[in-house]
Amino acid sequence: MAEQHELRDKGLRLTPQRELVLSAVRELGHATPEEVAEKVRATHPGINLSTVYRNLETLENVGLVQHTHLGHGGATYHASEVLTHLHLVCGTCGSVGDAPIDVAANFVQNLADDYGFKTDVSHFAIYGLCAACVK
Amino acid sequence: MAEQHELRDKGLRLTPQRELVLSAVRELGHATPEEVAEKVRATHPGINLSTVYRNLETLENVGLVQHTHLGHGGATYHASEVLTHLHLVCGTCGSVGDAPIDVAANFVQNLADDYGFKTDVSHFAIYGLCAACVK
DNA sequence: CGCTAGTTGCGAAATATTCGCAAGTAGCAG
DNA sequence: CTGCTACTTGCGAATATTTCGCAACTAGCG
Repeated sequence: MAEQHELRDKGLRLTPQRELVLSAVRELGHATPEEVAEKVRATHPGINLSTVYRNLETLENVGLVQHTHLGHGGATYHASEVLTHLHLVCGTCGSVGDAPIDVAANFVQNLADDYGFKTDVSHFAIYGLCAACVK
Repeated sequence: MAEQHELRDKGLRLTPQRELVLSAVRELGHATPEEVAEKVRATHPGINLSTVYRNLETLENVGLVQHTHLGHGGATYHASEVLTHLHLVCGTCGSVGDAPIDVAANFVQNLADDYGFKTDVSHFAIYGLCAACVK
């Protein structure tokens, strides 16, 4: 079966908590540690916040999830697979929009050409005013 | 003299603490609230951290300073005048480089054209790997 | 079946930031 | 120059967020 555990592959132990954290991140698309914990608790009530934090960190180390900074303070986690878009955060209404990563291709290229800087565009959100608030 | 207090102009009271916070931000270029407090304390020891936070917030409201997200959690404040560059944060070595804002002009334009999103490029740092770490 | 090391739970500790409240003072009017 | 009022400050406590220590637990392996 192709179902060789990806967690095992990464050299991690396959614990129910760990799987739950990973699938919670995947289902939520993007979520704060607290939201992940909440989601996980829906099916496995006894889980501890510390465990969520530790697993998020662990999963990040092996590259299965990544975090982005959307707003003030709170980091937001994504499954790596879905990291194909930018986050457009509106400073006025607080909404978070998406944009395909290629609108930034040009920008990333500039940075690479002129500064040798290899940009990870999606790590930080793009801040500004959404179309609705511009009006 | 042209020295009409800019703080007064904005409808704020001119308190020594407030002036100190503002000039600390200007001198430091970019700094966390804690660094600002430290700087301010050099000349005015009795100042309170809460006061720094409150003044930073107040100054931001009237547009004299702005904050940017450079790393995990801590906001970093700038005087508005110097906000003419992007921050290139290296995820590996932690260095913060600058780039003129126009390397992003194209990108900003794309976002405006396609999404009506008015981007404030400098609010969030650009994350990636600096030239040195790419190697 | 039994071992060993990686994990979990839990509460405490470390940080970062915000708030309430009483005392202090800048700016304005008289 | 004097007094008044509202905006500010200091300070400590309250929150929020994330990290740690430690003992108990268990996944994976022989």
